[in-house]
Amino acid sequence: MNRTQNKVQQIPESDDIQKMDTQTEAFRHNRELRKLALNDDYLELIADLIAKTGEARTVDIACRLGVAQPTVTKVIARLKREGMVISEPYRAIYLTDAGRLIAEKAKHRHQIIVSFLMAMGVDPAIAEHDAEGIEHHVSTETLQAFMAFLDRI
Amino acid sequence: MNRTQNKVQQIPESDDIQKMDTQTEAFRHNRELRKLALNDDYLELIADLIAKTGEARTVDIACRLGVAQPTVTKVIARLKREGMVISEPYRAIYLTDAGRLIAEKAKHRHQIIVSFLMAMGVDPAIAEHDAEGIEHHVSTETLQAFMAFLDRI
DNA sequence: TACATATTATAGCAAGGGCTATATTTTGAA
DNA sequence: TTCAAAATATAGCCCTTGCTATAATATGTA
Ligand SMILES: [Mn+2]
Ligand SMILES: [Mn+2]
Ligand SMILES: [Mn+2]
Ligand SMILES: [Mn+2]
Repeated sequence: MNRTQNKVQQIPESDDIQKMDTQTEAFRHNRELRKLALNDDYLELIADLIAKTGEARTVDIACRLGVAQPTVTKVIARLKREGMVISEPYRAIYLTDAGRLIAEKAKHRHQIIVSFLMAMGVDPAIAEHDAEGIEHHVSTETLQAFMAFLDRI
Repeated sequence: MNRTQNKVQQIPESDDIQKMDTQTEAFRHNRELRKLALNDDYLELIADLIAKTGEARTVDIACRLGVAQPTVTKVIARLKREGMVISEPYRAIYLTDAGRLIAEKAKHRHQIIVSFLMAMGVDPAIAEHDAEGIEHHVSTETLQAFMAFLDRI
Protein backbone atom coordinates (compact mmCIF):
# COMPACT_ATOMS: atom_id res chain seq x y z
CA MET A 1 0.00 0.00 0.00
CA ASN A 2 1.09 3.52 -0.73
CA ARG A 3 3.04 5.14 2.07
CA THR A 4 1.22 8.45 1.54
CA GLN A 5 -1.95 6.95 2.94
CA ASN A 6 -0.30 5.27 5.87
CA LYS A 7 -1.96 6.51 9.03
CA VAL A 8 0.42 4.78 11.41
CA GLN A 9 3.54 6.82 10.85
CA GLN A 10 4.11 10.55 11.26
CA ILE A 11 1.26 12.55 9.75
CA PRO A 12 2.66 15.23 7.42
CA GLU A 13 1.13 18.70 7.31
CA SER A 14 -1.00 19.31 4.20
CA ASP A 15 1.65 21.82 3.06
CA ASP A 16 4.26 19.09 3.30
CA ILE A 17 2.09 16.71 1.30
CA GLN A 18 1.73 19.31 -1.43
CA LYS A 19 5.50 19.81 -1.35
CA MET A 20 6.09 16.06 -1.57
CA ASP A 21 3.82 15.67 -4.57
CA THR A 22 5.52 18.59 -6.24
CA GLN A 23 8.91 17.04 -5.54
CA THR A 24 7.79 13.67 -6.84
CA GLU A 25 6.55 15.30 -10.02
CA ALA A 26 9.91 17.06 -10.36
CA PHE A 27 11.71 13.73 -9.98
CA ARG A 28 9.45 12.07 -12.54
CA HIS A 29 9.87 14.89 -15.02
CA ASN A 30 13.63 15.01 -14.53
CA ARG A 31 13.93 11.30 -15.27
CA GLU A 32 12.13 12.02 -18.52
CA LEU A 33 14.45 14.96 -19.27
CA ARG A 34 17.47 12.75 -18.67
CA LYS A 35 16.31 10.49 -21.49
CA LEU A 36 15.53 13.39 -23.82
CA ALA A 37 18.96 14.88 -23.15
CA LEU A 38 20.61 12.31 -25.41
CA ASN A 39 18.17 13.07 -28.21
CA ASP A 40 18.89 16.77 -27.87
CA ASP A 41 22.62 16.21 -28.07
CA TYR A 42 22.39 13.95 -31.12
CA LEU A 43 19.97 16.17 -33.00
CA GLU A 44 21.84 19.38 -32.19
CA LEU A 45 25.08 17.75 -33.30
CA ILE A 46 23.57 16.38 -36.51
CA ALA A 47 22.21 19.83 -37.36
CA ASP A 48 25.64 21.25 -36.68
CA LEU A 49 27.38 18.76 -38.96
CA ILE A 50 24.84 19.31 -41.73
CA ALA A 51 25.30 23.05 -41.46
CA LYS A 52 29.07 22.68 -41.75
CA THR A 53 29.50 19.84 -44.25
CA GLY A 54 26.07 19.28 -45.81
CA GLU A 55 25.59 15.90 -44.17
CA ALA A 56 26.03 14.03 -40.91
CA ARG A 57 28.05 10.81 -41.07
CA THR A 58 28.07 8.16 -38.35
CA VAL A 59 31.84 8.38 -37.88
CA ASP A 60 31.73 12.10 -37.30
CA ILE A 61 28.93 11.87 -34.78
CA ALA A 62 30.78 9.11 -32.95
CA CYS A 63 34.02 11.07 -32.97
CA ARG A 64 32.43 14.26 -31.66
CA LEU A 65 30.47 12.51 -28.94
CA GLY A 66 33.47 10.42 -27.93
CA VAL A 67 31.58 7.19 -28.38
CA ALA A 68 32.02 4.01 -30.44
CA GLN A 69 30.47 3.83 -33.90
CA PRO A 70 27.99 1.00 -33.20
CA THR A 71 26.63 3.03 -30.30
CA VAL A 72 25.77 5.83 -32.70
CA THR A 73 24.23 3.41 -35.21
CA LYS A 74 21.96 2.05 -32.50
CA VAL A 75 20.82 5.43 -31.21
CA ILE A 76 20.23 6.64 -34.77
CA ALA A 77 18.02 3.59 -35.35
CA ARG A 78 15.92 4.64 -32.38
CA LEU A 79 15.79 8.27 -33.52
CA LYS A 80 14.65 6.96 -36.89
CA ARG A 81 11.88 4.91 -35.24
CA GLU A 82 10.86 8.05 -33.38
CA GLY A 83 10.66 10.03 -36.61
CA MET A 84 13.48 12.42 -35.76
CA VAL A 85 15.89 11.38 -38.47
CA ILE A 86 16.10 9.99 -41.99
CA SER A 87 18.78 7.59 -43.21
CA GLU A 88 19.45 4.84 -45.73
CA PRO A 89 21.95 2.03 -45.10
CA TYR A 90 25.57 3.17 -45.58
CA ARG A 91 24.38 6.71 -46.22
CA ALA A 92 24.47 9.95 -44.25
CA ILE A 93 21.90 11.00 -41.69
CA TYR A 94 19.46 13.87 -42.12
CA LEU A 95 16.85 15.49 -39.90
CA THR A 96 13.09 15.34 -40.28
CA ASP A 97 11.10 18.51 -39.60
CA ALA A 98 10.41 17.23 -36.09
CA GLY A 99 14.10 16.51 -35.56
CA ARG A 100 15.16 19.88 -36.91
CA LEU A 101 12.73 21.65 -34.60
CA ILE A 102 14.16 19.93 -31.54
CA ALA A 103 17.68 20.64 -32.75
CA GLU A 104 16.90 24.33 -33.16
CA LYS A 105 15.32 24.60 -29.75
CA ALA A 106 18.27 22.77 -28.20
CA LYS A 107 20.76 25.05 -29.91
CA HIS A 108 18.82 28.11 -28.80
CA ARG A 109 18.80 26.99 -25.17
CA HIS A 110 22.47 26.11 -25.43
CA GLN A 111 23.45 29.54 -26.71
CA ILE A 112 21.36 31.44 -24.19
CA ILE A 113 22.85 29.49 -21.32
CA VAL A 114 26.42 29.96 -22.50
CA SER A 115 25.83 33.71 -22.86
CA PHE A 116 24.13 33.88 -19.51
CA LEU A 117 26.87 32.00 -17.65
CA MET A 118 29.51 34.18 -19.25
CA ALA A 119 27.53 37.23 -18.20
CA MET A 120 27.67 35.84 -14.68
CA GLY A 121 31.44 35.86 -14.91
CA VAL A 122 32.00 32.20 -15.68
CA ASP A 123 35.00 31.39 -17.86
CA PRO A 124 33.88 30.79 -21.49
CA ALA A 125 35.25 27.24 -21.67
CA ILE A 126 33.56 26.29 -18.41
CA ALA A 127 30.35 28.02 -19.48
CA GLU A 128 30.35 25.96 -22.66
CA HIS A 129 30.98 22.80 -20.68
CA ASP A 130 28.28 23.39 -18.05
CA ALA A 131 25.78 24.52 -20.67
CA GLU A 132 26.06 21.13 -22.34
CA GLY A 133 24.41 19.64 -19.26
CA ILE A 134 22.24 22.48 -17.97
CA GLU A 135 20.57 23.06 -21.35
CA HIS A 136 18.49 19.91 -20.89
CA HIS A 137 17.02 20.97 -17.56
CA VAL A 138 15.96 24.56 -18.05
CA SER A 139 12.26 25.34 -18.28
CA THR A 140 10.86 27.98 -20.59
CA GLU A 141 10.30 30.24 -17.60
CA THR A 142 13.89 29.97 -16.40
CA LEU A 143 15.22 30.46 -19.91
CA GLN A 144 13.15 33.61 -20.22
CA ALA A 145 14.49 34.85 -16.91
CA PHE A 146 18.00 34.34 -18.27
CA MET A 147 17.14 36.18 -21.48
CA ALA A 148 15.57 39.00 -19.50
CA PHE A 149 18.76 39.32 -17.48
CA LEU A 150 20.86 39.43 -20.65
CA ASP A 151 18.63 42.19 -22.02
CA ARG A 152 18.87 44.11 -18.76
CA ILE A 153 22.65 44.38 -18.67
CA MET B 1 40.28 4.82 -38.18
CA ASN B 2 39.59 7.94 -36.22
CA ARG B 3 37.90 10.66 -38.25
CA THR B 4 40.04 13.33 -36.57
CA GLN B 5 43.08 12.07 -38.43
CA ASN B 6 41.34 11.72 -41.75
CA LYS B 7 43.25 13.76 -44.30
CA VAL B 8 40.81 13.25 -47.14
CA GLN B 9 37.88 15.28 -45.86
CA GLN B 10 37.71 18.95 -44.94
CA ILE B 11 40.74 19.97 -42.90
CA PRO B 12 39.55 21.77 -39.74
CA GLU B 13 41.45 24.77 -38.42
CA SER B 14 43.52 24.02 -35.34
CA ASP B 15 41.16 26.24 -33.34
CA ASP B 16 38.28 24.09 -34.48
CA ILE B 17 40.13 20.91 -33.49
CA GLN B 18 40.72 22.32 -30.02
CA LYS B 19 37.04 23.24 -29.84
CA MET B 20 36.01 19.74 -30.97
CA ASP B 21 38.19 18.06 -28.35
CA THR B 22 36.76 20.37 -25.72
CA GLN B 23 33.24 19.56 -26.83
CA THR B 24 33.96 15.83 -26.84
CA GLU B 25 35.31 16.10 -23.32
CA ALA B 26 32.16 17.97 -22.30
CA PHE B 27 30.00 15.21 -23.79
CA ARG B 28 32.02 12.52 -22.03
CA HIS B 29 31.87 14.31 -18.71
CA ASN B 30 28.16 14.99 -19.04
CA ARG B 31 27.46 11.32 -19.66
CA GLU B 32 29.28 10.66 -16.40
CA LEU B 33 27.27 13.37 -14.62
CA ARG B 34 24.02 11.85 -15.89
CA LYS B 35 24.88 8.62 -14.08
CA LEU B 36 25.92 10.40 -10.90
CA ALA B 37 22.68 12.41 -10.93
CA LEU B 38 20.70 9.42 -9.70
CA ASN B 39 23.16 8.83 -6.86
CA ASP B 40 22.87 12.47 -5.84
CA ASP B 41 19.09 12.30 -5.77
CA TYR B 42 19.00 9.10 -3.75
CA LEU B 43 21.62 10.22 -1.24
CA GLU B 44 20.14 13.68 -0.81
CA LEU B 45 16.72 12.15 -0.30
CA ILE B 46 17.99 9.56 2.18
CA ALA B 47 19.70 12.30 4.18
CA ASP B 48 16.46 14.25 4.11
CA LEU B 49 14.41 11.32 5.39
CA ILE B 50 16.93 10.56 8.11
CA ALA B 51 16.89 14.18 9.21
CA LYS B 52 13.10 14.16 9.40
CA THR B 53 12.30 10.68 10.72
CA GLY B 54 15.58 9.23 11.93
CA GLU B 55 15.75 6.62 9.19
CA ALA B 56 15.18 6.09 5.47
CA ARG B 57 12.80 3.28 4.51
CA THR B 58 12.57 1.80 1.02
CA VAL B 59 8.85 2.60 0.73
CA ASP B 60 9.37 6.24 1.53
CA ILE B 61 12.19 6.60 -0.96
CA ALA B 62 10.08 4.90 -3.62
CA CYS B 63 7.08 7.08 -2.84
CA ARG B 64 9.03 10.33 -2.95
CA LEU B 65 10.86 9.45 -6.16
CA GLY B 66 7.66 8.20 -7.77
CA VAL B 67 9.20 4.83 -8.54
CA ALA B 68 8.36 1.18 -7.75
CA GLN B 69 9.80 -0.37 -4.64
CA PRO B 70 11.96 -3.03 -6.35
CA THR B 71 13.60 -0.26 -8.35
CA VAL B 72 14.72 1.38 -5.12
CA THR B 73 15.92 -1.93 -3.69
CA LYS B 74 18.11 -2.47 -6.75
CA VAL B 75 19.62 1.01 -6.73
CA ILE B 76 20.26 0.77 -3.01
CA ALA B 77 22.09 -2.51 -3.60
CA ARG B 78 24.37 -0.70 -6.04
CA LEU B 79 24.88 2.24 -3.67
CA LYS B 80 25.80 -0.32 -1.02
CA ARG B 81 28.35 -1.93 -3.36
CA GLU B 82 29.74 1.52 -3.97
CA GLY B 83 30.09 2.19 -0.26
CA MET B 84 27.59 5.03 -0.13
CA VAL B 85 25.01 3.36 2.07
CA ILE B 86 24.57 0.85 4.88
CA SER B 87 21.62 -1.50 5.21
CA GLU B 88 20.60 -4.87 6.59
CA PRO B 89 17.81 -6.97 5.04
CA TYR B 90 14.34 -5.69 5.96
CA ARG B 91 15.87 -2.76 7.79
CA ALA B 92 16.19 0.95 7.12
CA ILE B 93 18.93 2.55 5.04
CA TYR B 94 21.66 4.78 6.42
CA LEU B 95 24.49 6.78 4.90
CA THR B 96 28.21 6.09 5.13
CA ASP B 97 30.54 9.03 5.58
CA ALA B 98 31.16 9.02 1.84
CA GLY B 99 27.42 8.97 1.15
CA ARG B 100 26.71 11.72 3.64
CA LEU B 101 29.39 13.91 2.08
CA ILE B 102 27.84 13.57 -1.37
CA ALA B 103 24.37 14.20 0.07
CA GLU B 104 25.55 17.39 1.76
CA LYS B 105 27.24 18.68 -1.37
CA ALA B 106 24.13 17.87 -3.40
CA LYS B 107 21.87 19.64 -0.94
CA HIS B 108 24.18 22.65 -0.92
CA ARG B 109 24.15 22.93 -4.71
CA HIS B 110 20.40 22.41 -4.71
CA GLN B 111 19.77 25.25 -2.27
CA ILE B 112 22.11 27.68 -3.99
CA ILE B 113 20.47 27.06 -7.34
CA VAL B 114 16.96 27.47 -5.99
CA SER B 115 17.92 30.75 -4.33
CA PHE B 116 19.71 31.91 -7.44
CA LEU B 117 16.83 31.13 -9.79
CA MET B 118 14.41 32.87 -7.46
CA ALA B 119 16.73 35.86 -7.39
CA MET B 120 16.53 35.84 -11.18
CA GLY B 121 12.77 36.20 -10.88
CA VAL B 122 11.79 32.58 -11.46
CA ASP B 123 8.68 31.38 -9.64
CA PRO B 124 9.65 29.40 -6.49
CA ALA B 125 7.88 26.20 -7.57
CA ILE B 126 9.53 26.30 -10.99
CA ALA B 127 12.88 27.17 -9.43
CA GLU B 128 12.59 24.13 -7.19
CA HIS B 129 11.67 21.97 -10.17
CA ASP B 130 14.47 23.15 -12.46
CA ALA B 131 17.02 23.00 -9.66
CA GLU B 132 16.33 19.29 -9.30
CA GLY B 133 17.86 18.83 -12.76
CA ILE B 134 20.37 21.67 -12.98
CA GLU B 135 22.03 20.81 -9.65
CA HIS B 136 23.76 17.83 -11.25
CA HIS B 137 25.40 19.83 -14.01
CA VAL B 138 26.83 22.87 -12.29
CA SER B 139 30.60 23.10 -11.88
CA THR B 140 32.24 24.58 -8.82
CA GLU B 141 33.08 27.69 -10.81
CA THR B 142 29.52 28.25 -11.94
CA LEU B 143 28.19 27.61 -8.46
CA GLN B 144 30.58 30.20 -7.10
CA ALA B 145 29.46 32.67 -9.73
CA PHE B 146 25.88 32.09 -8.57
CA MET B 147 26.86 32.57 -4.93
CA ALA B 148 28.78 35.72 -5.80
CA PHE B 149 25.69 37.07 -7.51
CA LEU B 150 23.55 36.29 -4.46
CA ASP B 151 26.04 38.13 -2.24
CA ARG B 152 26.09 41.08 -4.60
CA ILE B 153 22.36 41.79 -4.53
C1' DT C 1 38.45 -1.22 -63.55
C1' DA C 2 40.30 -3.28 -59.34
C1' DC C 3 41.38 -3.18 -54.80
C1' DA C 4 42.90 -1.26 -50.40
C1' DT C 5 40.90 1.49 -47.09
C1' DA C 6 37.31 3.88 -44.88
C1' DT C 7 32.76 3.58 -43.46
C1' DT C 8 28.71 1.23 -41.90
C1' DA C 9 26.13 -2.83 -40.22
C1' DT C 10 25.56 -6.73 -37.31
C1' DA C 11 26.24 -9.92 -33.51
C1' DG C 12 26.73 -10.41 -28.96
C1' DC C 13 28.02 -9.00 -24.24
C1' DA C 14 27.51 -6.07 -19.75
C1' DA C 15 25.35 -3.01 -16.73
C1' DG C 16 21.78 -0.12 -15.35
C1' DG C 17 17.14 1.54 -14.45
C1' DG C 18 12.45 0.73 -14.95
C1' DC C 19 8.35 -2.54 -14.34
C1' DT C 20 4.97 -6.54 -12.36
C1' DA C 21 4.17 -10.56 -9.80
C1' DT C 22 5.12 -13.07 -5.93
C1' DA C 23 7.61 -14.85 -1.83
C1' DT C 24 9.37 -13.62 2.64
C1' DT C 25 9.78 -11.11 6.83
C1' DT C 26 8.35 -7.56 10.26
C1' DT C 27 5.21 -5.36 12.95
C1' DG C 28 1.28 -3.41 15.19
C1' DA C 29 -3.33 -4.28 16.91
C1' DA C 30 -6.65 -7.32 18.54
C1' DT D 1 0.51 -13.99 21.66
C1' DT D 2 -1.33 -14.36 17.21
C1' DC D 3 -2.05 -12.97 12.70
C1' DA D 4 -3.37 -9.77 9.01
C1' DA D 5 -1.32 -6.09 6.82
C1' DA D 6 2.69 -3.54 5.61
C1' DA D 7 7.30 -3.61 4.15
C1' DT D 8 11.01 -5.82 1.87
C1' DA D 9 13.24 -9.25 -1.16
C1' DT D 10 13.49 -11.92 -5.23
C1' DA D 11 12.62 -13.48 -9.93
C1' DG D 12 12.14 -12.29 -14.34
C1' DC D 13 10.97 -9.25 -17.92
C1' DC D 14 11.88 -4.93 -21.22
C1' DC D 15 14.59 -1.26 -23.08
C1' DT D 16 18.60 1.65 -23.43
C1' DT D 17 23.38 2.95 -23.67
C1' DG D 18 27.81 1.50 -23.79
C1' DC D 19 31.53 -1.82 -25.58
C1' DT D 20 34.46 -5.17 -28.96
C1' DA D 21 34.93 -8.04 -32.82
C1' DT D 22 33.79 -8.89 -37.29
C1' DA D 23 31.16 -8.84 -41.66
C1' DA D 24 29.49 -6.12 -45.50
C1' DT D 25 29.52 -2.17 -48.39
C1' DA D 26 31.30 2.23 -50.61
C1' DT D 27 34.74 4.88 -52.49
C1' DG D 28 38.93 6.97 -54.04
C1' DT D 29 43.16 6.03 -56.20
C1' DA D 30 46.30 3.57 -58.72
MN1 LIG E 1 23.91 18.72 -24.04
MN1 LIG F 1 24.18 21.49 -26.51
MN1 LIG G 1 18.17 16.23 -8.62
MN1 LIG H 1 18.15 17.94 -5.30
